[in-house]
Amino acid sequence: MIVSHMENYSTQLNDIFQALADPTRRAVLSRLGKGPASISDLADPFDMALPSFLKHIHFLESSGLIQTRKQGRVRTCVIKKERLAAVDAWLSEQRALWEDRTDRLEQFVTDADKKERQE
Amino acid sequence: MIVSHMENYSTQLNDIFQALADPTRRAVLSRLGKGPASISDLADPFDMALPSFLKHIHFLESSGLIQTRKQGRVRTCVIKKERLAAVDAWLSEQRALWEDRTDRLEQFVTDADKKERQE
DNA sequence: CTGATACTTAGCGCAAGAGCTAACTATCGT
DNA sequence: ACGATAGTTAGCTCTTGCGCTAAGTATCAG
Repeated sequence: MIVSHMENYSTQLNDIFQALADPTRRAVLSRLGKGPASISDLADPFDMALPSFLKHIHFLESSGLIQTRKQGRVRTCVIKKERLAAVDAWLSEQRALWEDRTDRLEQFVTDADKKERQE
Repeated sequence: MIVSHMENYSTQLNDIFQALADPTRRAVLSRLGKGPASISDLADPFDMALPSFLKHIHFLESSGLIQTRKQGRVRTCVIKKERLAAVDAWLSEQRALWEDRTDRLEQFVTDADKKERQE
């Protein structure tokens, strides 16, 4: 086990999904997908004060999606690809539940289309 | 285009990831993966007041992850599998960026291990 | 040693998320 | 018609998220 805080699976998913729910953070991940970058380099495209941006970095790091390291006065960030495997795992898990259920769900939807919908 | 509100991709992802960031909501999706269910059936396993639970249902519905329909006094919920495809799409997109970058990232991590880490 | 650079910390403000109770509406069963 | 059942709405609380400014620390360049 490489997980340091020894959180449970569910809590990890909370943090990861929460991290991914913000467009700035997703953009940072995309950027880091192309290779490591410093805080200021990452912050540059965003019209946002540095301290605000830093919070996103902290969020990403505490959710384990990125890793950072400071050398001199510059902190470099790298993406941690393995962590997104948790998302994959969850998706697969869900799909496993749906397997062979397609018929039943489609039946419901088909029935629904025949009737009025009341809000 | 089947998207009704015509939101952009990013906004949709915000909502979807946000929806998935809560364990109650993920549990509801899992449950719905096995087939449609009423609000009370869904709420039953949770130690939570109905109105609180209802908010999760609304959240799931407004993010498009589920669909509901009321007949008589019971509202039935169904999962909308297609919507999770957006998550898949995003993941694939990201992975596409990382392709052939493994070497560079691994180099960074290897370098990092040789040095002190300062918080 | 001094100024510029690259974060960092502290603290504030507003909006949203997630839970609750109380009270209301709309069926359904008898 | 009545009570029970299934949601729904309103409104309050507390916490968290996300942005800001102001001020501080730690290199690095000269």
